[in-house]
Amino acid sequence: MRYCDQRIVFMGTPEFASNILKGLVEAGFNIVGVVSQPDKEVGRKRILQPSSVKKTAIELGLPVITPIRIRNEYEEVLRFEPELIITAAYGQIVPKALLEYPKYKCINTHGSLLPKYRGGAPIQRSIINGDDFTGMSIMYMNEKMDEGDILYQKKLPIDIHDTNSDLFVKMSDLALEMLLEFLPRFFEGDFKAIKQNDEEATYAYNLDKEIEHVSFEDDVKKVYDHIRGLLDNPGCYFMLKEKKYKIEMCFFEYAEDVEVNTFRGLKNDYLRFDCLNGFIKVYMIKPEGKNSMDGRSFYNGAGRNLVGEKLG
RNA sequence: CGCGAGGUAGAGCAGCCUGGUAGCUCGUCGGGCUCAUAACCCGGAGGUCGUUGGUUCAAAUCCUUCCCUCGCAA
Repeated sequence: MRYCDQRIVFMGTPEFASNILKGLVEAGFNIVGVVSQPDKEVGRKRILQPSSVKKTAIELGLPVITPIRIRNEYEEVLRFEPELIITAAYGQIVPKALLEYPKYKCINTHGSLLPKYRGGAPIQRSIINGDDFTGMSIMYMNEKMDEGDILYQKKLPIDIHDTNSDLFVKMSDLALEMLLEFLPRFFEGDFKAIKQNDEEATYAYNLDKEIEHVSFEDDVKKVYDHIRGLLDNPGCYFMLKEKKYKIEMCFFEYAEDVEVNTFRGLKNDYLRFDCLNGFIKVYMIKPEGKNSMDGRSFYNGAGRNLVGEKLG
């Protein structure tokens, strides 16, 4: 049975958001329209590709619009006559006119325990910083970045094996679960909006290109957190003899007899890269211009001539 | 026509510049050693060197056509 008739417009872009959209529809919420980012040219051949949310919306038979600049084209959204707008990683600043139009306003799902990690990359940053837990927040949106009042929060432990993409999946599922729990109460008015304490705020800025270049000179746990915080998207790489190598699967181990910043060869089924206080165990690697391969394959070919080389 | 790398046994690579019918590490199969082994030793199978055409007495190797993969950039 449909327990909520309120007209909802969903705004989002990546898979993180399409998972939520799908869940809301399956749960019987009345999604009357979807807003996503315009199709993007992807890959070497520059093929125009719709966003994950757009694809999902089409599959579900929902009307989708993809304004280039929502700031100027928000009237299209108003035509859906939303009573509530839900956003999840949409990717554009939502203009005030939209925030204020719906009866129930505009709520957002954010991948951190606000006011910590305001900004565009909270999930990656929490792993990179080595946090043991993070969480999900549902909040009112205002004109400032992630500063609206908090409506609902839940904690989520970060497993030592979690990569960026693992955590994205967990967070997306959590966000959906929380929305399903929260929305019925929300429509009944059974909730409290709590102001964020600005003094405790921290920021998770978007990732730049430079962060994808991993250095093995730091403490092994920090290096590991850095790597898994970027796996598998956007991914990370290191340089060895002028060539670029993408790390695709790895773990770490503490050790004392290390030669920092050096490739030590194949041990069992992993490639050993020494850092401070230990080494990174790389199980899958992708050399520039090649397909990805396991550590043993790499070692059988080009790798064995590189043992003892310094990393760049 | 955005820039660049590459397509050689099941896997990963060398050989190509300085043409002369193919090699390494691993896997696989058989045998041996061993209490035993992912270790070691011996032996075998497995490749029309991505595709088309050309140069040459001779091409994986030089030139050319097309296909495919990957990195960067967007």
